[in-house]
Amino acid sequence: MSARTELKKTRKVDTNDDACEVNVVDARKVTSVRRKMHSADAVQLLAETFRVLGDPTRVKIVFALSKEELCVCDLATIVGASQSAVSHSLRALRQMELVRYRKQGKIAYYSLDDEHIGRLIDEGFDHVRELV
Amino acid sequence: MSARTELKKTRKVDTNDDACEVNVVDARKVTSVRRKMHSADAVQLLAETFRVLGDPTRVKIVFALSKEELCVCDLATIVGASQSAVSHSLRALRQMELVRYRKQGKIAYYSLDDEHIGRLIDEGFDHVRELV
DNA sequence: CGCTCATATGAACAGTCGTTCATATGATAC
DNA sequence: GTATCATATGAACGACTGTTCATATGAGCG
Repeated sequence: MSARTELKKTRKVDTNDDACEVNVVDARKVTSVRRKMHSADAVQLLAETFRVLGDPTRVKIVFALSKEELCVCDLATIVGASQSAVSHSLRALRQMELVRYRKQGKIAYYSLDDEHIGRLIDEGFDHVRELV
Repeated sequence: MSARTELKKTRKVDTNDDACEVNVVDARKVTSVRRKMHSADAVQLLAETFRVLGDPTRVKIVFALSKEELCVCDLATIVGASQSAVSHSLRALRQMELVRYRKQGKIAYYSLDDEHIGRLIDEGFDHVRELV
């Protein structure tokens, strides 16, 4: 630990948001990381994106859609959930712009909205593979 | 206690893959996608991983740890949450093996558990950047 | 027209989540 | 020893979530 760090040991950093009563151990790190932090909006959006993906039904839906464009009833069969449950899940995914769909007659064909989503799921399964 | 032994707890499995009364539009697609689907355990684990990341406090924590190894109190300052809230969040992240820590005296230094996590967050922010 | 199919959606319910508060542990300092 | 610091954790509470059920919309068919 540097002398410079040692000197600032018990100083409090301006939290510029709320009264957080925690001491700072390494003010240099705190300032450095804070400068890199994304905007509150981006953080909020990303958290909502992850939250939407944080459900087995929706993980299966997104994975399935990363392989094929699929209609709601086939998705329901594949993921083993009711049509209603899948439709509600698709709405959540749509609202986060994770999936889109095209209507052909009475059938709605869903697919992933962009290539980030497929990579997100793949990266996730890569991480999980080491846990099972 | 290792993070590995903490990983267990609430794992719920849905085994009802039969009560689905939906017609199939394209049986070839259904069979093809089904064959590629990951195991129920992997899907469950990935959903839990995403769910843990689906919270602004924890997104900030993981992002911060992708830049620096940090102790709990500095994390609390950076993300603007109480020490208790951060500690609870870190436990959830630990249980999913997203972060690990080393103890040095009374200070616990946290860091990301592997490089997948940092890429997951980066990929997520890439997706989100197009929404804001 | 009436009927069925594919999908969407609102309400309701049981379960879960994230925070706060109070307190515990264990290390360091005096 | 006592005091303080850094962290962990259980309980509790309000807020939120995912499903089911019932129903609605709207396209295609006869």
